[in-house]
Amino acid sequence: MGKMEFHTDITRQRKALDPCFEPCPIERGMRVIGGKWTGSILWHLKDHPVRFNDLARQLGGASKKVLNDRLKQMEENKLIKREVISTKPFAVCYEITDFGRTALDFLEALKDWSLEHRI
Amino acid sequence: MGKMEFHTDITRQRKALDPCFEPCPIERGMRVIGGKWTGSILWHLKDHPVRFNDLARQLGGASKKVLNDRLKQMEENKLIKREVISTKPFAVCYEITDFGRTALDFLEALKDWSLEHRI
DNA sequence: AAAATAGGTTACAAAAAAGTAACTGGTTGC
DNA sequence: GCAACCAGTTACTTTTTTGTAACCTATTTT
Repeated sequence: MGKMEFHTDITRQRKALDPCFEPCPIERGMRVIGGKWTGSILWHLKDHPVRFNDLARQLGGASKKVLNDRLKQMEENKLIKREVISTKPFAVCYEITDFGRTALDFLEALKDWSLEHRI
Repeated sequence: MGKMEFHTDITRQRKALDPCFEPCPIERGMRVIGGKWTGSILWHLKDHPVRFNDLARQLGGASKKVLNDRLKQMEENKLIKREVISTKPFAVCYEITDFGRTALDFLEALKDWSLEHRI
């Protein structure tokens, strides 16, 4: 009935062989690249920069807010770069960075894996 | 700045070139492999099956509930297999499936990417 | 002048994920 | 016979993520 508080008897406690208290590299990588839409956005930018509303249309399903949140996060993580072009009606372009490009192989592998296993 | 290719330019094209209404393979793959702890769990199982509480200790940080939820989901997705060994004090082992194994290359690539870029 | 476009922002609601603590029911070792 | 182990389950609560809709400033087309 009573709660089992942690007694001083450590002798019988089993220890983990290799506990990972910190998120491991896999977890950390997933946080950067695994967010919803992140992969898709990067994929859409791989050939050329894309403008905000075009991206919104291409990713039919992501709202402007979500898209905007994600773009900001991706910019912070240096996966993409936001560029304002001061033409008469100003335009904004999002383009993939060199760093962002380093994730493409990996995303392609994921894409192939998904298709291969009909996920 | 170089080339500035707008694929939908200042021409009034209000249609997306290739809208993806369905989640694309990258998104779908992420849903299977990208959940919190999923990658780590698979990684811990790659060499040999591991028992529930050992896994819990190794992944110091995941509660039993979360671990259990994740294991069930991973079993549903056929990434792992739950096996009950009916010894006197019964034991439960989680082991990676052949399918789960197909994701390891990809996870290793992610791990290397994270380490390489100090993520 | 009205409507539509660009590139967002804001306030709020809903849903999903994650975490906490207690509890179960059986077993083993002391 | 009590504590600790195994492998969870249950009942919540908290946090995070995601989505909806309206709004904004400025320009441009009809």
